[in-house]
Parts: sequence; C-alpha cells; structure tokens
Amino acid sequence: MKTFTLRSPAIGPTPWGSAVTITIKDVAREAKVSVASVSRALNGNGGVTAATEQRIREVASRLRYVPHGAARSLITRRTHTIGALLPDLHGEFFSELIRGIDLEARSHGLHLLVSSSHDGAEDAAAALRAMQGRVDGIVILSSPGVDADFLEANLPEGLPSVLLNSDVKSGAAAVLNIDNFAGTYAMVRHLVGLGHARIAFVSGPKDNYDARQREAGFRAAMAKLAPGEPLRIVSGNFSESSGYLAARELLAGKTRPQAVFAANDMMAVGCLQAFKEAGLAVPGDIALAGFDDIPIARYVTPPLSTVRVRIAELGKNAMDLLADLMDRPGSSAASVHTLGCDIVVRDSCGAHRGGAATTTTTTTTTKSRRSSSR
Amino acid sequence: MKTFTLRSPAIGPTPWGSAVTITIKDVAREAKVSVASVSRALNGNGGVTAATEQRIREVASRLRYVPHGAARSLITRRTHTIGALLPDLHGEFFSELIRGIDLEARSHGLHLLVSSSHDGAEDAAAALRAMQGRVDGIVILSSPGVDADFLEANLPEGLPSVLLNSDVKSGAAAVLNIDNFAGTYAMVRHLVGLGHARIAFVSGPKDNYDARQREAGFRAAMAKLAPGEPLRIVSGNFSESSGYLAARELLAGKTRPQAVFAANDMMAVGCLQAFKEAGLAVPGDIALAGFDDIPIARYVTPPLSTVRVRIAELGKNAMDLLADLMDRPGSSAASVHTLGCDIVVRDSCGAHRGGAATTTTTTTTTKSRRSSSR
DNA sequence: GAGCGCAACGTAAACGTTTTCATCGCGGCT
DNA sequence: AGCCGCGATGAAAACGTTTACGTTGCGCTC
Repeated sequence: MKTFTLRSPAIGPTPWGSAVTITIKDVAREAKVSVASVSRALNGNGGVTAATEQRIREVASRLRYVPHGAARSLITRRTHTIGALLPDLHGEFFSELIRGIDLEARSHGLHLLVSSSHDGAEDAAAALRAMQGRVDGIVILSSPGVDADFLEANLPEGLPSVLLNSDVKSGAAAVLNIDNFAGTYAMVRHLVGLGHARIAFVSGPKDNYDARQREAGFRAAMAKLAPGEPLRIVSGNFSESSGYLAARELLAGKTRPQAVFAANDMMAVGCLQAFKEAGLAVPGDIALAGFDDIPIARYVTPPLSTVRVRIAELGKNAMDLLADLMDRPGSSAASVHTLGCDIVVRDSCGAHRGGAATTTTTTTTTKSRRSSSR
Repeated sequence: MKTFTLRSPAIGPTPWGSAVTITIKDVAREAKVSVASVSRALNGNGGVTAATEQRIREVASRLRYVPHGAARSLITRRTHTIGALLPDLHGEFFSELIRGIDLEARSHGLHLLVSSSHDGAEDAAAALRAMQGRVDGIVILSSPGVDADFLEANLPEGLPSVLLNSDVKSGAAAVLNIDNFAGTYAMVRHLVGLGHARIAFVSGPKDNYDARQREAGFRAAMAKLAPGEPLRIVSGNFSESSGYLAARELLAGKTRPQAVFAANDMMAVGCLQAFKEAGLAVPGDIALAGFDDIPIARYVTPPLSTVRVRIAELGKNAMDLLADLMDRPGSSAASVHTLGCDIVVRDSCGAHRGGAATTTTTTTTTKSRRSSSR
C-alpha cells in the first residue's frame, strides 16, 4: 500500500493521488496568471510586478513546486551540471579533488556528475560519450590513455573542458597543472642546503605526467644546485613495493647516497622500510623525502618530509576555470595554469627544527594564451 | 553576434560546421524513415525490420548521433542517474564509497550525481531539493542532522532511496548498515582471548550512529565475555586529539587497562602517541585496537590491529539495493541490511603471529521486511 | 477471392519549460 | 484628443524525444 498524502494545488481541498508532480501550470492556475508569468517571476527575469511575483512565489513554495530540470534543459540547452572524469584511483587524491570541485561547483549553482574508475582509453571514451549532453562542462584528470589524440577524437566539440595534470596543449581545453617541477626543485634546494648533495631520485612511471615533471625538476635542480654530483636515478612506479625495491638497489650501489628523494610518498614509505631493514637510521645515516603529503606521511617514523600539493584547491581552481570557460562561449579555451606546492619539513630529511615547518615555495601562476574568437 | 553554423545533414559527404547538434530528425531524414522508426530501432523496441534497423544504426553512428538526454527524460520520466548525498567527510571512506557506488552504477547503466560536503541538515535539505527530478534514486549517507524527521520532511515522495549507516526505520527507504556491533564484539573476543580482560573503550561522538553501535557492541561483548570487569569507557569524538586525551585520562586512572579499544583508528593513533609519551610499550605494556582499517593503520608503529570495513563493497551493495528498488516501483522500500566486517590482527594487540591475519567475523545478512503492494 | 490479422511504418500528441511575439492598459506628450 | 511608448501579461511556438494510434501492405484462411 502506498502511503497517501494529500496535496492540493487547486482551489479548496483537492485530495488526489499521491505521487503527483506539480508543474508550472498548476502554479499558474493557482496564482491566476499564465505560465509565462510564473516562469518570469521564478527566474527573476523581470517583466512582472513585485506584487504578482510575490504572490507567485508564495503559491509556488506552498505547492512545493520544483521546476522539471529536463524540460528546462531541453529548451535552455543548459544542464547546470558539470562532469568529472577520473581514472581508477583510490584514496586521498580522489576524495580531496572531488571535494574541491564539488564545493566550488555548488557555489556556482552547478551539480557534479562523477564518472570515475576508468581503466583505459576505451573506458574513458565511453564515459565521455555517456556524458554527452548531460553536462555543460567537464573536468578531466588525465591518465595514461588520455592524451591529445584521445581528446581530439572523443571530446565533444565546443564543450568547455579543463584538463588536470596533462601536457597536452590542445586548443580545446584549458589545462591546470600542479607545479611538480618547482616543487621538486625546492625540495632539492632544501636538501642541498642541509648538506646532502649526493641525492638519489626514485622516479615514477614514465607514462605519468606528474612523474615526468618531477623527474625533470630533479634533473634541473641537480644540474643547477649540485653541479658536480653524478645523477643517480632509479625507476619506480609510484607503488610502495617499487620504492622498497628501488631503495635496495640504491643501497647495493658502491657509494651510499646522502639523501633519497622519492617521486611520491608511497615509494618513500617503501624506501623507509628498506632502510629500516638495512639497519640504517633515518635521517641519521640517510635522509629521505617524498612528494604529495599523503596523510600517512606524518605517521610513519620518522615523519616524512615531503612536498604538499593542495588537492582540494586544485579542484576548486579547476572548477573556477571551467566556470570561466562556460561563461565565455565560443572563445578558445587554450590556457595553461599552474598550482604551486609547499614543501613540508618533518624529521626524515634531517632538518630538526622542532615541529614541522611549511614553506610555500611556489605560487599559483597563470600563463594564459586566451584568444577570443567572434 | 552568435556564431552561425549551417545545418545541412543532407546526402553525401557533409563537411559541416562545428557545434551542430544533430537530432533524431536528421537521422530520420538521412535514413529515409520517420523519427518513430529511428527511436524504435535505436532503443531496440522491435517493430522494425532488421534491415532498416541496420541502416538506421549505420546512419546514426555515421552522423555521431547521440540522443538528447533531457528530451528523453522529459517524456520517459527517467534520468538514468542516481544521486549520492554525503556529509562533509574527507579521505578514504569518501573515495572508496563513491568508487563502489560508481562502479556498480555504471554496470547498471546509471550515472552518478554527487553532492558532498554538507554541513548541517539545512545544507543537506537544500541539496536534496536540488536533486529533485535530476535523479531516479538516491543513496544517502546519514549524518547527525539527517534523521527520520529530516527524511520525512525532505525526501521526495516515491523516490527510491537507500540509507547508509542509519538507525531510522523509515518505510520510505531501504537501510544498509555496517555491522559495527558484531565487529566490535569480535574484536573484544579476540582481545579477551589474548588474555586482556581489562579493556577500556574510547567511544566516538554520541550523535554518530556508527559510534553508538560500536559502543553498544563493546558493552554487550564485555558483559558476555568479561563479566566481572568493571566497564571503563571514556568518550572521544573520532579525532586523533580526542584519542590522545582519552588515553591520558585512562593512564591517569588508578588501574591501568590491559588493552584499549578505540572506536576508530584515528583515535587509536592518538592513544598510541599518548602511550609513547608515557613510556609505555605497545603491545608489551598495553594493547591497542582500532576500528575502520584506514590506510594509516598499517604504517604506524606498531601496526594497528583493527576492524576492517569494506567500504567499496558497502557502496556496491547500496547501489544494488537501490537498483532493486528502482525496478520495483510503488513497493514499500522498508528493509534493513547489514554488511559484515573483518578483524585485522596486526602487532598492536599483542598477538604476534608473524604477518597480519584477517578473520571474517561477520557475514552479510539481510533482514528484509519488504511488503509489496499491488 | 474476399476478409482478416499482423507486422512495419508514419503521424501527431505529449512531456514541462522558456521565450518570442502580440495584446492590453495607461500615462504623458504634442 | 489622439498618439506614442512602455510595462505587464497572455498565447503559442519551440526544444527533441517517446509512444499511442492510425495506416498500409502482405500473407493467410475460409
């Protein structure tokens, strides 16, 4: 048995069935105006007396009228929804990013359609197709499969889009990146400043944009700040175990590095484990640093020095960028933005200064090459 | 000036402008059939020859036709979208839940509209209103503000809904809970089995359903498994610092507990810190256990024994439940389901058995009280 | 061979909005 | 006094689908 609730949008008590959906017509009839006036009043488009607007609003809220989104979208060509396309990633990054996007989207009056956990380009393409027409704009976190060609082929033409962590320079989308380069550079500077010039680097997967940028930053920093030192780079894949293996490989070398800089925190944690097993004290015998500032970083012993990326802020900025694009239809989206990161000094790098210190090393920069058409 | 685009989906190679939207009419014209046939063919509703269907499909994909979702929703009354309403929570729980829901939703051919980071009932109500008509069903993770009254007032009538972690027994929604009770019970059993009968409990916030259930489980377990012991319960609020404070309070008491069981992992981490400062060895001097199995749990020293809840699976089950409800329109949704959890034995509880052992203690149970109408 | 049933297909209504255009009334100007 | 302009309002078209219903043609049965 359905539970009945009387709802009576007509004059007098009109007890009709339960799941009535009240339309703009009901409001119009009740307020003794035309549907056009109701639309105008509720959308605040003017062209209606303050008195009637008041009356209409009153009736609308009394009837609990809520406009039918689909009908509105049909004519308006706007869904008031943005999409987020994310690869298959777990944990903090995912949640913080969504959080940042969602919060900002809501403040723009937009909804968030999430499609996550995509595996390959095939999967992502399908998701993109499925979003076709359901969103006014889209934020794409790039992953191995999705590159310039992919976007060329799958991005619906004219759909405002923001690319996160990508090196594609497509004119079709704005790009927002973490300043991996500067972050790595700053950390190397810090380590060198501490007296550790013989720094080894554990790199991430080659098909990952962040990983490539971080390695580039490391190379540049070493060339500049520790010119004499031979480069010692061993490759990992961002996983804890690959970090562990990398550390073992480093320890097996003839000269032990003074510091190890892992391209992400999980690998640093793996290194830590390997050092512990080898009986090395961190940072006494060997210093260690990571990248990302995942929550775990502060709980390992010793707490891990790392480079923090403010993920929620990344999401927020992406959303702002997207909103910007959506307001400016027809204009080319091409622009590249960068979000700086902070280095977080804890114990693992050997700079004991009481508590942890945070230094903002890079700031948000924008290299806009916006070319307006029309 | 609006950008003009010529619309000419005529025969032959048609190099048209960029942002044309092709409708079902274009496909119909090109395939020399009526729009009705196109609709039938593409939706596989039959009533159309295999040959023409083939032709229509061919044309449709050649023109890259993708049906206008809003238009379809308008007439169909279906959005093929479900909503997820989540409070303001960070981290792993959030991402894993979304992940579980999204994955399963996609396999049902559904999209996922996320609205997260709600602060109070007011906020959540607004979000719920905003979702009105944009979703075919909704998953709600309950939080302090949202209780039976809230749902009564704000849940759109007849909208299939699944409530997560809630004790409301509204007939309007199915409920899916983590088996906190059994999880806590099992952990107490484990601790007692290890010889720690004098167990103290650090409880969570009183307005949190999980926290209440966990405390209830603890009380029940102690009553049954360590009948003589006086109950020692100090209250926390799920935060690390509250755990730290609770541990200090416990250590200040006259008799030191043999084990401390915190209602969540973050508080356990706080306890660990307090113990460390007090010079107590874990688990030598005092055993420790948590709840949730957050990633950090395995990285603190000693690694934390805890109760694992399979969050992604929770999301998946919620989605399945919802899909079920959506298939059965008009039927009462009332049913209560429970997802079991595993206890994860690491070092902090003093059961050194080499690696970590995982024991599934409770299984998924369903207490359905479904009453079908019509 | 006429009637009948059925499958294939087309026509048009309907969904709930927004928006253009027309209508109306009214005050101010010439 | 007539006209013009303008603000408030209503009528109706349009958006792109799905679907109920009508029409056609064809094969079958009597």
